[in-house]
Amino acid sequence: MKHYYLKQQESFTLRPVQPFHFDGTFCKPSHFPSRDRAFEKGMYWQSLRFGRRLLGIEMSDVGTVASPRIEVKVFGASPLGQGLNGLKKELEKRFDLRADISGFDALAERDQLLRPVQERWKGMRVSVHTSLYEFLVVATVLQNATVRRSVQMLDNMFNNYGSCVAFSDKKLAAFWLPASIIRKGESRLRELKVGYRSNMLLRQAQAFVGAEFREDDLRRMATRDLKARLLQLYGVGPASVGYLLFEVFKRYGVCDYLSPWELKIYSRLLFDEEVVKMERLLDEMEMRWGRWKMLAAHYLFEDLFWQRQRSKIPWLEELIRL
DNA sequence: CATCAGGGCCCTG
DNA sequence: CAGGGCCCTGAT
Repeated sequence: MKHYYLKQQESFTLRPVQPFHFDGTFCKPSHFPSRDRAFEKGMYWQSLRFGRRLLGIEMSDVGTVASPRIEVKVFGASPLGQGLNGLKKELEKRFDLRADISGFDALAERDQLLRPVQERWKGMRVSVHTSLYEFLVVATVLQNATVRRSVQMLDNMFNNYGSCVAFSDKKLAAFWLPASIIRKGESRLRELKVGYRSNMLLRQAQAFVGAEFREDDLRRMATRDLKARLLQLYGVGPASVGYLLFEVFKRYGVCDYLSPWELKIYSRLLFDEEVVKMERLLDEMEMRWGRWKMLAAHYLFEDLFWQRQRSKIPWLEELIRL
């Protein structure tokens, strides 16, 4: 694995739409842990592929919920110059900083379940720190595996295709470009113990080296079309497409499928039952929250996982297979 | 030692 | 539309 020491080159300020919750946006305790980012209260770091460039990003919370400001430091081999504005826009998209979710805020005030959660997390955004391609890799290693094994697979991939960047006292793994996967071939993937996913990972890399899947174009598509397009990716089925639409593309109202462990979690939260029929749950979400339903579910979900960090929740521990 | 399911998806019948 | 097979691991 190649190591790079990145020097600070530039800095700028981001001004999210208020209200904005820094910690709730940059730390998602329910998310899969990966070595390419780090978080402390009010501080956040990650490695980032920007075109062919490898960057280190440091963000600090220098505002308030009502008057949010984020100080961003950019580390790299050389200054971005003109490219800086593009980076700024990319960060705004990944962390949904320009989103107006006042409609959701109003809804949450009126909802029994959401109101207490909203008091803790008002201004939290949907966030994914990776590109679409990178997220797809994560979604693929998550399939049909326990969390421990998924971590193992991604680590193997970081070690073989990725790099390591050091900046601002942090040492983080960094993603690769899809071309590296193709260059080293499927046999290498097999060696990395990703199992039957090797073919998927290869074909996904192929889809992203060309102009076949351009994230910026996809972002503008209507949700229906976007969903159909994403399902064309080899290895993307009902579970992954749901994650992609909501997390990467911020489609707050999409939820047509829940994996068994998520269904159980939402069954507890909404009905205080161990598990209900999926259709019943989806209908309830639609009725209560309509076009904000997945965002609402996300608030409940993250709040639960934050609670879990403070004190273990027995029924939840059983559902999270490590 | 064997068997099995795990934060799915593809492909076949 | 249901169900077997797929890679590999750790749990039993």
